Amino acid sequence: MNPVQRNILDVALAEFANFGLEGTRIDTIAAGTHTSKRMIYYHFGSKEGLYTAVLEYAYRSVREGEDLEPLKTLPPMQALVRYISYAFNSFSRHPDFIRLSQQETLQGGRFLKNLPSVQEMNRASLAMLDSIVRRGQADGSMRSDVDPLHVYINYIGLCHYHISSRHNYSLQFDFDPTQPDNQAARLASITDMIVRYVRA
Amino acid sequence: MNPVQRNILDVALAEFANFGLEGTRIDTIAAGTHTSKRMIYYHFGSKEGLYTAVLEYAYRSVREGEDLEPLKTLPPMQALVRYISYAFNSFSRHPDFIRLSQQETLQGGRFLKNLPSVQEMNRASLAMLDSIVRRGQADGSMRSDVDPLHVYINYIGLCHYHISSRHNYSLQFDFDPTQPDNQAARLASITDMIVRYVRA
Amino acid sequence: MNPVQRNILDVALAEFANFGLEGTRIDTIAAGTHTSKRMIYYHFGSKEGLYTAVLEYAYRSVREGEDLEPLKTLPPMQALVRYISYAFNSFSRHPDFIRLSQQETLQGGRFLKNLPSVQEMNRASLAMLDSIVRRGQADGSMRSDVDPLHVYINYIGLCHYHISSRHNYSLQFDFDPTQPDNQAARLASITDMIVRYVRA
Amino acid sequence: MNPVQRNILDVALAEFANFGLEGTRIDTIAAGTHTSKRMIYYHFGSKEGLYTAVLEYAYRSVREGEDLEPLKTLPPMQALVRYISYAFNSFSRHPDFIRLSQQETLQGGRFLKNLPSVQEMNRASLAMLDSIVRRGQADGSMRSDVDPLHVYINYIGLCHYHISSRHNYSLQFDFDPTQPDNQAARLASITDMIVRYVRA
DNA sequence: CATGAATGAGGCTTCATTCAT
DNA sequence: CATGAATGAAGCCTCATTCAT
Repeated sequence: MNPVQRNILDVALAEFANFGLEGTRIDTIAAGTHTSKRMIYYHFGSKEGLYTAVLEYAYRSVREGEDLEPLKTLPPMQALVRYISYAFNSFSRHPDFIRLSQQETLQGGRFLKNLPSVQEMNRASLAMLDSIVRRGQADGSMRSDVDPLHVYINYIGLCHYHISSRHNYSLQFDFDPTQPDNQAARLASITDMIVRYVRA
Repeated sequence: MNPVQRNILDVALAEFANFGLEGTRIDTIAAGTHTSKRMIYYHFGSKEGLYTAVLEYAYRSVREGEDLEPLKTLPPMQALVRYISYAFNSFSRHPDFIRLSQQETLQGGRFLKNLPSVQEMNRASLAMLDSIVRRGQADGSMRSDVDPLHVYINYIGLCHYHISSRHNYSLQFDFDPTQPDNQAARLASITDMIVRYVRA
Repeated sequence: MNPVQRNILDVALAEFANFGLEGTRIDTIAAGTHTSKRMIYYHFGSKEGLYTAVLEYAYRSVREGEDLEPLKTLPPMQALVRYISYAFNSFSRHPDFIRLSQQETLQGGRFLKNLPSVQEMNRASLAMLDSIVRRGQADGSMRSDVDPLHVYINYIGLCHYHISSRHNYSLQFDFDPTQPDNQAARLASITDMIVRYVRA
Repeated sequence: MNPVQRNILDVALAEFANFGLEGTRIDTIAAGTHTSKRMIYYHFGSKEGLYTAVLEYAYRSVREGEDLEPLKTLPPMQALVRYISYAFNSFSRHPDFIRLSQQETLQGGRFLKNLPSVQEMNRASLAMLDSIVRRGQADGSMRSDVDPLHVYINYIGLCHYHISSRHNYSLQFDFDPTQPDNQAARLASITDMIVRYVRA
């Protein structure tokens, strides 16, 4: 991926995250890049082509930089805690990516369907959690009657919700989830809850 | 609200939930109603006016029918469990409402800002949970070091995520959250987790 | 003409004068009257019917109350001066009527064509001026080489312009023609000019 | 200004002059140009944007081609006569421009307010007349008790009225102001009247 | 006579996309 | 690779007018 393409993707991501596929204007994106509308069509073919590229770019960026190796050897409960904070912090660093993928998901994943690489990443993520939980169940540190899939849904749902609901809590409850203190409190609460949920 | 308006709102809700504000076509909505496009403008003024009306209608519908009185007298932990199942089931009965409000929230709550009645409902919801938790803390059945706001965010985030992520899990994990068994398992998991989180 | 009709005409006049035939909304007129849209259609049939009625009403109102009898016997120059002030003051009292008729005239008099009564009034007005000038030419107080038609065009053009250009002078030249002092100065200037133009 | 834009402005001018802002149809304008409706929006943004552009274009066209230098050195009375014929003839060559600006003025100059360049042109025009009259007063050829502003209003009002009232006189008085003979007679009458008004 | 609801035709405007230079 | 101009399809919205009660 050359710098021109990356520049386009970065700008497009912000727009799509804010306004959705239909709400975003190609002209607005073009105006925000260092290049021209012509190049958007040259590199991505169409608005939907660009959107799809952005989607893949987004997923890749969120996962990238995660070093999951240690999770395989750490004691299970520590691995779980580490894993949650990875996701939580990664999401917090890339709110636009998360919001974009949530919009996509909300609308039924029309474009996600055509992105097997993304699906593969997500399945790998579940597989990792699955192995952690199974290790914990094997060594007796985690309940044997807990389903890794539900653990996965619970922890990742809370991490997602932390991003998607930010404006809502600022607006209605006078609680800004992006304030560092509040951010830390949320991670602590989520971690605490998951740990209590799985521990033996 | 007369039947014509309700008919329009019902159709519009499904469209807005599926395609968002920008992605929805007024013509498509009109085609789905028993009346005409012209009448949509007569009753709601504009696309945004209709969207706002749908938003309010959605919130009201989800909350309506909840009899919260018993929650005030039940033992706190039972009240909490009951409260969670209220929300979870209500959300499940109105997935379009939830998806719509999530889209709105994702985009910063631009229209929610102008709906004080909705904000009031949400604040009342938090207030109810708050009183339950405080009762539990008073009678010793719940931990004293748990913050009701975080309990609220956690439980409602999980209930929301259950709706918003459905297509995603069907697609990527071969797990359909709308299957009755899976639905029940999700409610059980969420309830279990919250209970373990708050109990003394 | 009953009070309901008069009420409608008064409201419609103000709207048509301000916004023209196309720029005026039937709903706006209806909202301004003591009656309903239904009655507008009952009494005037259509928007154009109402517009035509307003046009005739306007002309009649401007001319009405003028007692032209004395002009026939006063010395010609005095009659001329009196006549000018009649028109000037009548126009000033009914600026909406004037503006409306000017809009109509500007657009080619499409509706005026169908109002023979209005045309008759205007021709009578010219005839009166014509007789004054001829009397003046006969008694030697006015130049014999001046054409009454041109006198008519000049004086009435200036009176019209006094109404139609008001906003323009306020805006661009810091001169408000509606200020009583300025109003008097304008009448004096017009009268002075016409008198110097015709006198022998 | 490129040819396409000029073509649009020319067609739009005729339409706006005939039917006003509200009465004009963008489709009608488009049909009259060598380009498409879409291009009108590309170049002018909106109907009101086009109207504003036409207004400025109109004023500029009327004034352009006037060589006012000689007026500064000619004997004052000759300069005045020359000045009047400039305006009269320029207006006669551009009746649509005049009618358009009159419609605008009649409705309070809503768009004129945003065209400082036009206002500047008009103020310059008054300034020129002002200097002619003052020169005339200084050399004794013009009355000292005449106000240049009123001279300006009178002469320009008559020139305007000559354009705006044409249809009216053809219709009601069997006098066609656009016939060359009648046109000349009108200019002569106006000039004669102004000269008699100001001369010492 | 009054009111709110209904209608169809047509208006203004926008957008993704392509072309010419 | 860059820029401004061009296009057609389609979207949102408004208006005069009529109907039912």
